[in-house]
Amino acid sequence: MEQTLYRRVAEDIKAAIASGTYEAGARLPSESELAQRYGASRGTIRQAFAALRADGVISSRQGARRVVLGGPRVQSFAELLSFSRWARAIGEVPAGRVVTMELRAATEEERVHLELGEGARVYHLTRLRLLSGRPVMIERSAYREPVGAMVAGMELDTVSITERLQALGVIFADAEHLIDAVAATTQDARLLDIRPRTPLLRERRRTTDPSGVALEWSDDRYIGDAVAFSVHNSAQASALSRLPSIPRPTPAEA
Amino acid sequence: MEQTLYRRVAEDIKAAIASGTYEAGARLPSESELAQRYGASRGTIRQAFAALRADGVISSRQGARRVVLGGPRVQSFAELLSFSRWARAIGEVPAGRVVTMELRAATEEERVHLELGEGARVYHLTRLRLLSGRPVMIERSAYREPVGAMVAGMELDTVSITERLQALGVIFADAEHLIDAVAATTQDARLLDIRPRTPLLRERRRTTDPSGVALEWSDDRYIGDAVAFSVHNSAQASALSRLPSIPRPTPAEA
DNA sequence: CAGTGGTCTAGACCACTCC
DNA sequence: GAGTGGTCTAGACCACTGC
Repeated sequence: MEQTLYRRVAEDIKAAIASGTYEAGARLPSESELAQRYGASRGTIRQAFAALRADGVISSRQGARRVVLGGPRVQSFAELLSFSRWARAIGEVPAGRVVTMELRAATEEERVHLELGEGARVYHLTRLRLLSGRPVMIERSAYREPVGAMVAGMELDTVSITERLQALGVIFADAEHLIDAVAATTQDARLLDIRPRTPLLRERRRTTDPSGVALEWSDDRYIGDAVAFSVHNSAQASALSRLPSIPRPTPAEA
Repeated sequence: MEQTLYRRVAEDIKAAIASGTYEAGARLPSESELAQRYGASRGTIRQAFAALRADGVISSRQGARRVVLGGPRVQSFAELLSFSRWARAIGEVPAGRVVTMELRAATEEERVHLELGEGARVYHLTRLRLLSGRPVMIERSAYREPVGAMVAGMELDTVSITERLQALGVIFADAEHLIDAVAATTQDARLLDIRPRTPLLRERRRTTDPSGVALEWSDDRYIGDAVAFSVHNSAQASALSRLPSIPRPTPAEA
């Protein structure tokens, strides 16, 4: 067994959906049938289905067979965090051009989101990201010191930071994304080669390690008509919220 | 037992987090301790934790106690779908002003997302939504015929459609959200009382019933600096994707 | 090394769907 | 009414964390 049984079952079902064996709307095999087929208990099969449910691939209701949902193919967590990995996955060539890289005092905003004390320092990187030569995004990332030091040593024009960090043993476990729309500033416009005040899709992201420590706080701005985000949710799993901007501080940030 | 045991456990933990008993970063009780406290088996407690994990409230790793994550308070699925419910939850007064309501042939886009055949008709509603008197969003929703007929009979200026539909027995089970940034059209600008080309946060949403049938396809545009979306994801549950716009059709839509 | 979560089993009863 | 998923139990072994 290369990994766990329930993961293998989940992968098999995902693959069968991807290959067209089960189309959107199709009914999947029952728990008992799969349990028999894999020589597994019902609980293990249920665990596989739960994983697919959490990723928004299938729906589930008492008494009826599970059903394949429509919607975009799922993206792995790793693929979502790494611009480079994502670009390659959609058949484009990723690139990065460093604008600034510095070790400096954290701003108020950075201290809040990275949970740092007064006077803490962060590594801050501004990078222009390109898809097959076309500028599509500006990335402004602040890294907590130990991680930032690793980043500072990399060849940032060619390298995927996330992939390199993972190779160095840094584990990204959870991410919180704040998505809104802003007008391009003059710097944004100059770097992206667009007119000022053009709509940008902004994704601010806090990435944490397995113990909940924030490692990275990033402000990524995409050209509005280049990229969209897709989110799936349901009554069972709804990790999506709508917030008033200039929000009242949340308990966690207060 | 008002509902299920694992839900009660999950609610208790959520409440304890909300009340400040456990702050962000705090370690939660072990499975065995909770199992004893509730007179439940370990499996039931694990189910409760799994629900919190799916909502992005806690993190989990082998060998260590579960940890409370930071980030915005979770929003229930119902609260997320209903503008009115959401507005009341953040202490504002929701309102709606109908711009148009018609039964007409579905557009190409609507046929694709509602999975309708050639020549199908939809109920289409355009509504301006206000938060305590301030216009913040334009909603353009298409409903599949049986549901649309119910909507057509409502007093749309005062009523929350989602709440009324749920009272009538319509069940929204899953939703797929496509989020991007667009410039305000002249109609957008006129209705929202802003300048044309102002950045808007656009949420296109397909909502399905428990069997996977699409009931509603909506294009909601928020004033950029009024609203943001928050999404949590992780290696375990990642129902979030980044898509190139003008996307290649997905298998489900092809 | 003790504690803890991750995986898995084998069975039970119930609520619901579908024909 | 047969089939199916939802809930729950009791126990087992293992991998990992943290002291």
